[in-house]
Amino acid sequence: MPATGHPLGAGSPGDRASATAARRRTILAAALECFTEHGYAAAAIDDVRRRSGASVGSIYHHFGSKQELFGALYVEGMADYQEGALALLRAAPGARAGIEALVCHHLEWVSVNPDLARFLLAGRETEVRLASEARLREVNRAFFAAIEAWLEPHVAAGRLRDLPFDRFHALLIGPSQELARHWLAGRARGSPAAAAETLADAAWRSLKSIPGGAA
Amino acid sequence: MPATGHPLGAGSPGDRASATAARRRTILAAALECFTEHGYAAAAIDDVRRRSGASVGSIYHHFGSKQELFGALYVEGMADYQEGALALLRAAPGARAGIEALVCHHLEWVSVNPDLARFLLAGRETEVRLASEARLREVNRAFFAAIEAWLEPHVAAGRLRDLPFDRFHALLIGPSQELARHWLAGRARGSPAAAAETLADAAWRSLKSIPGGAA
Amino acid sequence: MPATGHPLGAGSPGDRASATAARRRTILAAALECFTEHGYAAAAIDDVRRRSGASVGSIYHHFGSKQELFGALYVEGMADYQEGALALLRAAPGARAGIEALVCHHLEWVSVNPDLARFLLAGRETEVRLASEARLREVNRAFFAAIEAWLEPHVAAGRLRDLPFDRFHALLIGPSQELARHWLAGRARGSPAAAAETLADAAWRSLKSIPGGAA
Amino acid sequence: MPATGHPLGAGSPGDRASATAARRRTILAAALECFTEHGYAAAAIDDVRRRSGASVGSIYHHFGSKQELFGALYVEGMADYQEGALALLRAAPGARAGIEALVCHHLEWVSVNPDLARFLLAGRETEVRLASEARLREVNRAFFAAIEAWLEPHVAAGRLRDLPFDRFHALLIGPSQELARHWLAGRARGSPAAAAETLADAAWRSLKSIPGGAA
DNA sequence: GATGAATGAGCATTCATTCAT
DNA sequence: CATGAATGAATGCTCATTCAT
Repeated sequence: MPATGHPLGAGSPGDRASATAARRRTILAAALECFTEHGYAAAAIDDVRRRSGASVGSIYHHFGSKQELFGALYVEGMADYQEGALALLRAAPGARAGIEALVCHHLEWVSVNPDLARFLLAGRETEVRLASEARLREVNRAFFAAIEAWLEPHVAAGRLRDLPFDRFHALLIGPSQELARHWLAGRARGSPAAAAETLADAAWRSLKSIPGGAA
Repeated sequence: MPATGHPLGAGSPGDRASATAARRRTILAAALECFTEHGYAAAAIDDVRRRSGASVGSIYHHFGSKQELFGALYVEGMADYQEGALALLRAAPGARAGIEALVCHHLEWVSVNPDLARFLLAGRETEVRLASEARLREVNRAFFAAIEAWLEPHVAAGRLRDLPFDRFHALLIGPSQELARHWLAGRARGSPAAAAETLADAAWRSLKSIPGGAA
Repeated sequence: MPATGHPLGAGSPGDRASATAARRRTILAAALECFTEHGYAAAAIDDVRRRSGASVGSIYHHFGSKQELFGALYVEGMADYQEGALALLRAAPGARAGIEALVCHHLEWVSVNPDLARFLLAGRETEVRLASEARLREVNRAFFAAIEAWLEPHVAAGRLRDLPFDRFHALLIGPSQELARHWLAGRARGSPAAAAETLADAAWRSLKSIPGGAA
Repeated sequence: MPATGHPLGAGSPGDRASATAARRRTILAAALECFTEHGYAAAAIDDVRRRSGASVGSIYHHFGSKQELFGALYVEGMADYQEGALALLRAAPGARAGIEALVCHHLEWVSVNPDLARFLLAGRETEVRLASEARLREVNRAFFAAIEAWLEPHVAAGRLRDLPFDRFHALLIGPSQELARHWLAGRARGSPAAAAETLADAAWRSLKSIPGGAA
């Protein structure tokens, strides 16, 4: 969680440096709007320019290319989400609390950062997997490794089901994701966070070890 | 389910008519590839031309615009999915069979039509919601109305939980959707259909009325 | 003056033949609208098709090309105008009556055939001078020869000024043309025919031999 | 009358600014050729590019669209014509001198700026009346208001006929316009300016108050 | 004669990116 | 570091024309 209080990039307090960082943040914020509203391919650098107040040249000075701009946004957004999730997970006293924390964090984070969520959920368009791919993979790898490390003892102790990770993940986050998607698309009323209890409870019941039986 | 056996458009056996219909289908198939591989905005009509063997003029003769081409694909794909789901639902003997059928159909359909699924799941990019929006809304409205009509007696009889529809839907299809998404993105081995039993069972346990308690 | 009563093309009364002629006329009428509304280059054959009810193939069967369609319209329209002018001129008893008849006919014809007038006055766009150019030149040559033949005795007798033809023509028809142009563009109220007396009188005073003097 | 000596746009002598202005002028000049030779619809931006030496991007950077390019040319050309006319009118000592000045200026201007004249006289094709329409209307309104303001005292004093403005205008400029049109189309020898005396005199005789009589 | 699907060259316009100032 | 003019490849789309039926 960055000290600045918003999920995109931090600003050191120095004079020159922070001016630069502020410019960078302004551009990122504008880019987020553009990518979210139009998607990667249809978003125009010139639109980012208009909304950010920076010149094209300045945007290219700070980010080098449209792809890198997109990548920066993606990686930084993802990192913010994951940091929050892991922080809660570490603080959770047991298996159930951990599972529920992950669900609640998902719904909470989406509710608080709808723009960023829309952006990340859009699933980066197929082509964009280039510039940031390496950093992203690293960030994701670390995140899922941390999750699995947390899971393992609970599975070993028979507190959680021993499922292939993709199915475990689908049961854990799928419902929240689906609800979030609909809400972000404007097709559901109320904050997704309102469904936290229902979905957290369901996730727990789906993932906790089944008393008598097999997976 | 069209008699031709493939989900996009049908062809009557007549001379002129079927030639025209065949050309239309060829274009749709090429367009599906292009949209799936690059997304709406980055897909080039000229690429559709190359892959379909039709001329630009012919593409425009049949579809009028890139948007309508996209829309036709979207609506026809969605209709195929929904028809299959409702057919299974109608054949299901009870609440549990119905719930499980919907989950299994989802995974099955995605496994069988990965291209179309990738296309539909991409979530039509923000801008494209124009040409086909009316038809799409109609098709969706009818589908969800049918689903809700099926649900109602089971809820009334206390066999299924009485949840707001968005949460019900999230618990029903969210995990399958999430699994499908990962599989379609190449991040999971095996067919999603293999997870059918696990996810169908979990859906039933999430949605069946809770013995002692409130929603 | 065609026997059918409208300025574009005639129709023989036979069965098969008149059906063909009718089709031809329908197309010409539609083409007139299109060319008038959008100009030659921007007019689309497909628009002519829509308005005429004929198929593209049929249009090409009857006219061969867009240029020839334009040319037919142009030549036939011009011929109608000129026939009317010459008929009045032949019937005019003297120099003054002839001059005034030409002016009045101009204004009258424009008032009665605004579409055709708009079309002819637009000045065929630079490129179109190909297909019909030969026929048009012939038609024009004959017309101006007839006018000059009528003028000559009056000039010789000192009833009309001896001016280079372009200036004579400018003084004769220029004001009417200018008025017509404004009216056709919607920038003047009332029928141009209402100005006939004023402009005819002015033309006569501009062209009649000057009592004391030189040109 | 711009200080640069040519009717399209001026250039300040500054470094950056004049380079930009020069580029703008080059494009306008090339566009004038293209529009004049082929008409609006048939003129190709790519042809403007070839002739101007600027890139497509640059053309669009400066003018935004083909229509605005056309509009800029139209308005600036018209403004140059009108400024010249008003300057002469203001300098004219009386009614007759004013009328004759307007006629002479028309013929003179056309002789000196044949390309621009051909362009303006072509009558902007029907569709193009959009982008520049507002500015154009303003420019025209001011011009005709100035003309009418000049006329009024002469009419009131009985030196000029009291005619509806459209007829007045037709008699004043119609013959010159018609002559110019023929000359610009290559159908008349000699400069139109050579006819100035004849047409100016005729205009005066058409417009001066008639001794004994009514309008 | 009529029809309309097919063709493909041509066009206006957009947009990421570069670079001189 | 900032600016914005310039570049030119790429794109969606139009339209005259042909031709098999």
